[in-house]
Amino acid sequence: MSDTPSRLLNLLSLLQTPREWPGSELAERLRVSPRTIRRDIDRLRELGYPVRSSMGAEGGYRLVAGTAMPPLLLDDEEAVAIAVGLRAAAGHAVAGIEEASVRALAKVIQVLPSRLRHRVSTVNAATMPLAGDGPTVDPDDLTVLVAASAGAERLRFGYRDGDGTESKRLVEPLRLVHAGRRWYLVAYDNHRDDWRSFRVDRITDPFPTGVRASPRELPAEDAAAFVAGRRSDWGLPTFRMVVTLHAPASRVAGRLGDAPGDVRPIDEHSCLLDSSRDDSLEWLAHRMAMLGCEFEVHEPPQLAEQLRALSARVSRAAG
Amino acid sequence: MSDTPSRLLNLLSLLQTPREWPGSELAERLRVSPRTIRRDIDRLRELGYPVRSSMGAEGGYRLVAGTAMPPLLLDDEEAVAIAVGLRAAAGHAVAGIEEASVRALAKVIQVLPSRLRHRVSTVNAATMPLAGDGPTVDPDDLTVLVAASAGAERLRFGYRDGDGTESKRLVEPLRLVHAGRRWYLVAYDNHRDDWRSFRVDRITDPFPTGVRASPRELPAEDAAAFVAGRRSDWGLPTFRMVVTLHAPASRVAGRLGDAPGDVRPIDEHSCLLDSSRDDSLEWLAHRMAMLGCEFEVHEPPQLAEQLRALSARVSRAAG
DNA sequence: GCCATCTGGGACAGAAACTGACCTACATGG
DNA sequence: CCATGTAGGTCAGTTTCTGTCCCAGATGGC
Repeated sequence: MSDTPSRLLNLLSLLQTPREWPGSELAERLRVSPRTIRRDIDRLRELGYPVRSSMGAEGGYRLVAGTAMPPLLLDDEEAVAIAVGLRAAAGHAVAGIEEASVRALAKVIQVLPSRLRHRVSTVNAATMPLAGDGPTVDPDDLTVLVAASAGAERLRFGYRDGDGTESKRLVEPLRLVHAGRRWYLVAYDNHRDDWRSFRVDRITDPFPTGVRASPRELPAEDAAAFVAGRRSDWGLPTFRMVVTLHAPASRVAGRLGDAPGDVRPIDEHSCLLDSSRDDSLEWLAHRMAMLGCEFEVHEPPQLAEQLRALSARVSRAAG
Repeated sequence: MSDTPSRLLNLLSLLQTPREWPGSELAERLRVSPRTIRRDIDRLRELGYPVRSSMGAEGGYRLVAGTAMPPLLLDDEEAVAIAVGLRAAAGHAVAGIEEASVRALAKVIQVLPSRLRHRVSTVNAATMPLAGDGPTVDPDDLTVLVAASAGAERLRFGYRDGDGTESKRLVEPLRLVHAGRRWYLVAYDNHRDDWRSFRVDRITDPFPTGVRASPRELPAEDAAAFVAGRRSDWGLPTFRMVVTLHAPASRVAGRLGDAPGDVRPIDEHSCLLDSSRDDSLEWLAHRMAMLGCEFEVHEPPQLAEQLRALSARVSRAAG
């Protein structure tokens, strides 16, 4: 309850609250003398956690940004919030950090108290899958796969091949790779006696056997290169769009996310949007549809086509 | 570098990796004797972190789910992934855990090394704002507000009133409240000398003054009740939809998220969807539009109208 | 300008802890 | 049956930690 290491953890936890803590209050909370608190603060600083202190009356301690990430001490609700956010990010593949998202999710899920697990899934109800293209990947499956890869544990799963033929697999997983909006598992197939890359969306019911396998050498520079070499289904074509939006630039900026690309005002009531990133047609189309204002497409022509198809489908649905 | 508390933290960090660690390997990594590792494991268990150990050869230690959340030790990329996920969740208001998301985000942002901050915002580029209704709230603003509230720090910001009149405010923030798909800041306005609830989407450039204010008594049961009493703009009306989807139930399930509501197969090629949750028309419309299959709306009639408007807008845009 | 209130840190003595080096018991898989 | 792993007892020496004295310096309010 009150030995030194646990007290340090508690102190870190208190300091992570975004407020100032006078040393006296910390001392009271942790049931030690103020002098000990000062020493503990010193210790934390030596460990690399930057504790800023403001002098004078009204002063106090607080944890600020440093060079390394301190251990995050979360309460129940915060833990659930993080799990939900990561599930969404991993499942919908936020570009650039997919693999880190899944790793972090695996960490959180591994230690998430069971009473909180069901809350994660129920809350997830409110989320909408973003990726418009192709089947979605179950984030829970992803965490199973990443855990098995990290632990080099043998894995069983069902696999539906490109032809649609189903098979049972027993593999030694190496790594999870994200490429071209898809997840791949690079693993050594024990039945086929060779390396394979599996599309995760075609994997069903992955189940870790609990047996550790000794690492093998992959006949490629790394897992990503292996997938790149094997992959037959190169990702969907991507486009960059140019559209005129009939809404003031200021209003648009807030609704396009953080880096909407290049938004140039034309006049008081309209602006020109040049999405600097490349994205799939479906993504671009939905993004525009959700904007809620009138607009005109200049580039690419395929986007106009996509929008016509969308409009027709929606119109048919409305009857 | 190698005193006891820091070693315990390192040990926790190692055990959070989803794999098995034999005691000897841990001893080597932490530069202590295996006996000390066993003692450390004991200590962690006493602190409430459940370390599972498998006996026999091929055995080892690993951290499993317990009753409390252990401190999360993250590497750079994982930290960024969590921040991105939370930003998305907080900004788009995943129902039910909005306030916890913002609290967690404030914690992460507070200690996130500065070199990682810009990565969070650049990665966010790929995200799409979900909430279709009303202006979006900047997650960064939210973290500033929640930090100031927790620390009882005086706050300055610009405010655009319901009439559109701009004003400068100096307030003592009490709490951030989420109600009816909107964020409100409950605070004591130092110029008006009274309690107010501010809509966060109308707040610009919040800036903490660094001055702590002594807490005042709110003339209401709690902040949520205060907002509920003051709020003139009751949230948007919500609806529950019933639609027929012209796609196999199995294919739809994967693309609707985790709790899509009630999906009942009609035949091999179509199914009936009853969204059990209430949502805004805009949300429902976009959700259907993104589904990518043919569908027919049965309930509510307002949704059909919304879809007709959407279709018309998109059709005009496609030219 | 004074005072209250905070951080920062030195010195010291007694108490508490931590560690490594033994040892044995027990579980597991080949 | 053996190798390899966890589990845990004991012991002695050392280290560390704590509380209680101090006093210096910074800051904001009166």
